[in-house]
Amino acid sequence: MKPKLLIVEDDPNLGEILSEYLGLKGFETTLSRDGEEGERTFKNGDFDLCILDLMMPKKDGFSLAKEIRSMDDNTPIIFLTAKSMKQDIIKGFTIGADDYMTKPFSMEELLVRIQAILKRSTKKEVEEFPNPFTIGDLIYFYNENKLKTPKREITLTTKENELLKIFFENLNQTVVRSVALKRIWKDDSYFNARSMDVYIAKIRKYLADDPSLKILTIHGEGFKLVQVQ
Amino acid sequence: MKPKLLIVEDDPNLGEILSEYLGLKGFETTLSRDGEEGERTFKNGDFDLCILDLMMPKKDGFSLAKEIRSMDDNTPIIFLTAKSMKQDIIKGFTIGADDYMTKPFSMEELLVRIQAILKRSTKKEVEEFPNPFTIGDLIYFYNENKLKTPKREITLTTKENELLKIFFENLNQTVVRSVALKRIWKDDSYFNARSMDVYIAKIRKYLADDPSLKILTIHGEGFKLVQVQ
DNA sequence: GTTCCCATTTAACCATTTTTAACACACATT
DNA sequence: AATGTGTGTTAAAAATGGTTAAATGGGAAC
Repeated sequence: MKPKLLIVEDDPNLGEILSEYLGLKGFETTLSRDGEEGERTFKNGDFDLCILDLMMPKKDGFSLAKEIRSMDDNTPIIFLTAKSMKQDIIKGFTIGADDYMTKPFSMEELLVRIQAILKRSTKKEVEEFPNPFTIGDLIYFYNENKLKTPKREITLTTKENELLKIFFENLNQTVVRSVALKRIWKDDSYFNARSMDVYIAKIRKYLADDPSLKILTIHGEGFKLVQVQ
Repeated sequence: MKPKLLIVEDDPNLGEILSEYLGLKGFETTLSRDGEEGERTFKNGDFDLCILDLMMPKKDGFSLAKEIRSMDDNTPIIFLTAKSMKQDIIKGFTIGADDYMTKPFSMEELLVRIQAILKRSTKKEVEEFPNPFTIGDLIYFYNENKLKTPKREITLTTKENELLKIFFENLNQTVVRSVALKRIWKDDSYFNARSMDVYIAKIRKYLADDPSLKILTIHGEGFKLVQVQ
């Protein structure tokens, strides 16, 4: 499968060239024209790497990177910029960038840097979520939206499944409300938050089949799945 | 555990500076003076990342990188070079470099690039509070927001739990008001301080179940949990 | 094209946690 | 002792979360 790249670049000329060049080199590229379009595109796609221009209309590259990081702190980000200010570079990495290229840059160098980053992050993807994942008395099949308990076999809905996965991935750690909301609902509005509360209740009922598992409420913060005894 | 860096650099001046700077920033650094020494050092150590100069006596950076890759194709490599030739950069990445910095470069930029790479290749550990934590007649389960006393089992609210944890972490030491406020309430305003006082009262009632434990008020400073007899 | 089904969202109501307010008391300084 | 500031305590107010059921809406089946 071709790696999917999101390119967000307001200069139509550079955007086209990048998109075409990387397309020829075996990537599936999607081009957005400004920060806000880039954010919408990211939410609707499943990208392996993002290339963001820093100075753009509507939403600059730093802000967009922060949004992307809050939804998913894994997808690598490369910044493109005309500035070569040291402080900007450091700020970029602090937000969670993986690389930083100053215009004008060589297409070939960008390509090899993309490959270097993907080499690491796809290796990380090898340690995928275990399927099945066993915990206490439960057997959880993320891929099949299924949860087996000593009493029954539950077919999970999409939202239940994604939420449950986040809890298992963060066992004994707090899952922050806004982080889960951005990952699953792509947006933390009041009503989405209430919707999530409804799903928390559903999941609590499922997990009740194993008395050693409990979802605690961290008031004002989020929730924490803990395993006792 | 500190990440271990191998630095291979023939310029003694730059080598020392790098080693010292990165040492101050929380890394354990080992410095080698040429390619061959670098190779021996790599074989005997267990490094998380290598920083290699390109032009060195005995064995240049490219050759060393190839040796390293043939032993272990996982440890990240960053090249340092005076040249900024496009073809060299591309050759570096082809060998399996993860990043490439042209001299003169900013130490801070190198640092953030190292951190960006390590973020992908290592997992961070979480320092945990003992669970359960036993003191006097009490058994405290931070993870489960629970406190067991000889008389009863108390389910703590989030704020009670965080505050109690701070006291147990600082047994017989003064917990400064503003420190606790910033940790739990993220901000020490007048009203948050009053809110904390309310919680101090609640916790005092819980701890009263063990007469050997008392929270003393250090006027104008904070509070101190002491264990007597 | 219509109907039905079911995942999801919205709404309403209730419970719990946290903050705010008010007043009483303690401590430090003069 | 008088004053100002900090703390103890309680209760009410406000914010947040739990739960249930009805409304919505999109896709499958007819």
